[in-house]
Amino acid sequence: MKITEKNGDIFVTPVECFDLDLTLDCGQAFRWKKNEDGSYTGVAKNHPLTLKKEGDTLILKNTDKNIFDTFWKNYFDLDRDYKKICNKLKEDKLLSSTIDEYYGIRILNQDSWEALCSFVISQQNNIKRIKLIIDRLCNAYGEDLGDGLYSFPTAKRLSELSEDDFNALGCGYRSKYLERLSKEVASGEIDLKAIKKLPLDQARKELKSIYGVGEKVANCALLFGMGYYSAFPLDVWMKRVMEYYPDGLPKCFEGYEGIAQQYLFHWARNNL
DNA sequence: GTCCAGGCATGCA
DNA sequence: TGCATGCATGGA
Repeated sequence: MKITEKNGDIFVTPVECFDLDLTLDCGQAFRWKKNEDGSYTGVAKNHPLTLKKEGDTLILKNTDKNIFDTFWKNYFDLDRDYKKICNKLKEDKLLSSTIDEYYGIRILNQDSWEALCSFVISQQNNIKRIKLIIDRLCNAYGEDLGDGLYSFPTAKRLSELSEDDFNALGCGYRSKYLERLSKEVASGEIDLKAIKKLPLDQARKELKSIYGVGEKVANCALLFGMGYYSAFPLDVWMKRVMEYYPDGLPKCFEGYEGIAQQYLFHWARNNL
């Protein structure tokens, strides 16, 4: 993987198995917006970015080499060999055809607080409306990064809100969950960094003890915000997919159940 | 108007 | 342990 800088843009090549549409708009992250030229603009942590792909070259605009090295490279999981993982997953028949059709889904290493908070909002909600609510939340309480971009608000900032404030954003019955979650993370009562160091089962147990966090939301936070690639979130779509696996998950998913899940989730939404 | 969405807490058996 | 029910709201 070669990294060069030209006119302030970062060029990374070759980048295999990375389809921007499939990865940035597949329901794991809610803050990437597609531009007219096919590029995407979004924010993670306090870093704005516009991202484009030409062939197997990834082009990052509005950032710098240092932020790429210390942040985006990990965020996009660029050091992981997805090609190899996909080849393994393709030992499963359904995934074989699915990966052929939708090749290029990666797991983004999102911030644990943002992921947990986002997936509390996601429950019993559709992706379009999840994006709408998170957009309002960031615009109202995030840090202004210029160009109409805002960071995801910190737990500390959201801990100042009341249930009514969350209601005003359209969070509905999840408002009470968000109020408590924000206050408990801000106070340190919930320590996401500590949870992230635990083995999967223990980390999941800790997350499920949080008010408003059940099995599904916990698994999403683990997979998308804490680097647990074996977490396997079961939402309404995935429960339909599970009819194809009456004997449980195949052996070839082992270690990367979460990546398999993302392909199956995408397949389900397009085919079931 | 009805139905549904990346579910959860609660009460009850 | 498992199952039924209520829950907010915008889009189809």
